[in-house]
Amino acid sequence: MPELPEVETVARGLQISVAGRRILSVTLRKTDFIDDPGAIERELPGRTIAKVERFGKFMLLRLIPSANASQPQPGEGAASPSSQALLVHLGMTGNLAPHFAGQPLEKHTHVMFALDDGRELRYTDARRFGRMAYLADETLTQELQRFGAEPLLVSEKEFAERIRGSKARIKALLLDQRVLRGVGNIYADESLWAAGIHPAKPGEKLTLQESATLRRALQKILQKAIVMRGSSIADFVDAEGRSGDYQRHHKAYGREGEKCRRCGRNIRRIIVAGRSSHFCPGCQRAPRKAELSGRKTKRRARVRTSKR
DNA sequence: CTCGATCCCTGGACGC
DNA sequence: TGCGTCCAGGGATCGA
Repeated sequence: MPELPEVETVARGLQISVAGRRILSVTLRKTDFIDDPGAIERELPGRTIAKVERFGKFMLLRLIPSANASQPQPGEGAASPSSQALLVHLGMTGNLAPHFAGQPLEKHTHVMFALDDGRELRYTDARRFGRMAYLADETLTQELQRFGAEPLLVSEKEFAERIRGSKARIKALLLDQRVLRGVGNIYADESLWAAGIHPAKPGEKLTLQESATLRRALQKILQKAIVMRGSSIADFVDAEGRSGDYQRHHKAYGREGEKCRRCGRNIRRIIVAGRSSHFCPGCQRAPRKAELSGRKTKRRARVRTSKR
């Protein structure tokens, strides 16, 4: 299940293996996960993959007109630099990887980009929970603006504001891509375990100290997972077909009934925000009822008049 | 604003 | 061997 570290791993692999390659043609098979299949068939052929980067759980294939195109790219000082990109979300089971053109198609191959070196960049996705979209300029900017802070770059202050400014439970906040982009179920559970915070605790009930601890834990875990090329649950493999190693370091996720590595109690699994949430009942104390219900205090200190 | 429920989709695990 | 059932989960959407 690709989350930030897995997507980062795939993006880095593709940056090495396909950046600089020109797309000659596009073949689409199933397209129900593509925003506008026609746009991809129309716009991709002839463009060069300038760069592959990660944006949250998306991969962003930055595209430029081919080197021999008639119109040169405007420089950075230009008034309206144009930008085009292919957004690829791997969903649960997606993968994007180069293959030799002659290789038989793997099952569930839905998109093939023929490259100028004879290879094919192929997208496979059994469950088709992924997403693909060609976006340019304003549309691209608007789409990217929907997402929250980059977990590896977010400052302690911004993290605290985003978390502590909400009544939603911390697990829901970590998973909410409008709050933070890139965190999924595995790394949410792992970071909450590391920080000793119960997944059902409301964001606004976190102390500044807890917020700081959680951010530090999240960043440390994500960085370590990237170094280990992600977690291979199910069938995640990177662009070279290698699996990741971080799943061996999971302390909470997928360990229901096993002993907590910190206090020895059994890891429990509950549903929070509609997702399986693994935690240690000893290290991650349940929020008190008053905190969960949120209904109390009749003193509303709303004095300021803010417009909307 | 926040919640849960529902849907999308397929493969794998499990029970019989 | 072959069913049927349940579960996994990111994200969109809808009603409460």
